[in-house]
Amino acid sequence: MKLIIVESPTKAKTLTRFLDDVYRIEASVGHVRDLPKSELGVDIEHDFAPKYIIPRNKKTRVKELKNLAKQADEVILATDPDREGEAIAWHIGTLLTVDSQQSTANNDDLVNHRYKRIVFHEITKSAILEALQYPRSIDMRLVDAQQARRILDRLVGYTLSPLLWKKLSRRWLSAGRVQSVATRLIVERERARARFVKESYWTISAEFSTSDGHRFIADLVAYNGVPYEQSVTIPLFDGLYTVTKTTIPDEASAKRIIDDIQAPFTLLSVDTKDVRRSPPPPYTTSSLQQDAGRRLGLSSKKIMQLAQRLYEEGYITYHRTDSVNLSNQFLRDARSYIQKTHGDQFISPEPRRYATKSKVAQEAHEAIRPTNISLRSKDLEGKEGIQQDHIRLYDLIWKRAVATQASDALFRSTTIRMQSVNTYVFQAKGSIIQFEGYLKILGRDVADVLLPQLSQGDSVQLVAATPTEHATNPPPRYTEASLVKALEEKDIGRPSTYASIISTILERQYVQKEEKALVPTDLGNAVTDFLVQYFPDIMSLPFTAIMEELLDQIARGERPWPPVVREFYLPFSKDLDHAQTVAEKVKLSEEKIGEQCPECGGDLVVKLGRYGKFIACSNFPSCSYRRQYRETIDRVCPKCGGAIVVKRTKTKRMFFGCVNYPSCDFAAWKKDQIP
DNA sequence: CAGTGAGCGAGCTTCCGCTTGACTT
Repeated sequence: MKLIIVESPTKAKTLTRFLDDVYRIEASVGHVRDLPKSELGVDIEHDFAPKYIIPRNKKTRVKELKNLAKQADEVILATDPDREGEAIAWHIGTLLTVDSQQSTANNDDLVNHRYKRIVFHEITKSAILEALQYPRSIDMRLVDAQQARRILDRLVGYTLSPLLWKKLSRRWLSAGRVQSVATRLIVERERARARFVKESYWTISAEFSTSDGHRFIADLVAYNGVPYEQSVTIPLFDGLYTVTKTTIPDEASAKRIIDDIQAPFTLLSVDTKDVRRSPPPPYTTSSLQQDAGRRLGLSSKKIMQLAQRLYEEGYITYHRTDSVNLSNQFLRDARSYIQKTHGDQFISPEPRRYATKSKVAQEAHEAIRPTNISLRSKDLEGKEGIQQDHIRLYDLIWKRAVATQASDALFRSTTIRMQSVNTYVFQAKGSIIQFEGYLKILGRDVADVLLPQLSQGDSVQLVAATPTEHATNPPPRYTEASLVKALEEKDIGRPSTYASIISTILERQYVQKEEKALVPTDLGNAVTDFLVQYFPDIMSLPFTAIMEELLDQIARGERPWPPVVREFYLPFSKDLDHAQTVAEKVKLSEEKIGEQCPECGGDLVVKLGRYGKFIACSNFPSCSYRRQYRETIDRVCPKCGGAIVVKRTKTKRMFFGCVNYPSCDFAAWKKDQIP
């Protein structure tokens, strides 16, 4: 028997189908060893030596793997082909080879002597057979890069968090390389919105008619050769934001312009141009969360839960990936599907392959795609454990992946410009689809804008001009989807963590959701200000990118890992000492509710606890009176006239109920269900 | 996820990244 170890149980099941029964395929189910949760686990005095333990929930798995390894003629470590996968392979190899009494020196040679390491990038029979032909040894440089990453994150997280407990007097607080910068993005965006000064401006549009009676709308764009539109670019913490407005400041100016326009109009130009549009790349974790979040209105967490199910049932490839690569088999299947269903003209001339932009992408998996192209979303209906949301998500994944192999869509866009005798220029833009191409599969997202057929010299008449008021908009708040996009662009976090980063900063109450938008709390602002003041490097956007550069040096074998960690740790620990001694305790404002404490007569205030707000006496700890905080809304109970308060179900879903519960049982899911 | 609901919190917490399971607090 030959034992192959992979990370995911689903992958193990698939490989079992591909290979004959000489092979026994088992899953590690992720990492099997880690730093202990209850202590730092890094010996700073001795070259940052890590202390690894087997987490309790992994003990039985490791035992089973050990037993199987004993019986096996050969052990093949086939974990994912990336930094984390290489480390998992090494940890497994070490655990299976070395008993706990033995020193850890020179284990690596021993592991490599006993075990083979293979990698493959797609889960197909041919790819696995190929991989088995070319076993190698464990790449300790990659493993060391992972160890440096792990140790660095632990040092930051496990020293900054206790500092926050002390200086902000809240025992559940946390900080880390990823979560703290994610929170900062949201904090900085909110401040940019607060700084933003809204300006109102006006636009003028007019209805025109052609000589044969067709009517269309055009916008005023210029006078005397000078455009009305102007844009200003303002710098944000994480990029640039462009605000566009016109130079027409108020209604009076708009009316003056309209009065000044003098007929007749001459047709200046009719420009048509053909525009090709190519299909978007197949989904990665990040783009799936963005797109499904937008189109289906689901949270990142929910999307990943749904995708997990689709993956486990074998309907899609792995859903935690940063790769846009598609297997050759899939390309063939998609192309022949399109040809059969839609005809030759709908296939792209050449197979389309996509390249990943990100420098830190590890490309251990394929893009997210259906495993079986002939399985359509409607075929999933009624399947065990499959709900409507699974089907809708699968439909998005199927269409996006198949559409990559379809031909470009072709649009004809037309721009018509007209000028009055006194040089006012109006412009109308139209766009008509000429050839659907990939949109046949993905679906149309924009409607045709039709303009009348005109050619130079034709006459047009102005029917009526109307002014419209607008206001400039501040940069938008982040949503889960746009935050994930920003994190990915800045190379902060990994596909397997995007959803949990959001959960963490919500749980810590640094951020709250208002509708779809992420808004910082007082606590989030205070923690961010504190960290930015004392740890500007870690809180900066390029920090992770710089760290990745250093990890690459380790992975290329240019440097051993301990000096790299030291180079980071020395200045960091200086900042830490400085903050410990210099930083004042941060006081968070606690709002009085205008009510006296029934026990001691002191002021009652709203306090923030681990699980949210609660009401307590301002004389704590001498007085320990406390009760639950209830947020009221501006509606009254239709049954008894009592106040309506915000409540939560056991599963944390929000609903609205009467304060007089249980004597009054009125409840509603939505605000507008209450009269 | 189904179809609504109870009184905690104010001494032992916290990181990031890989993967799913689940008799307990």
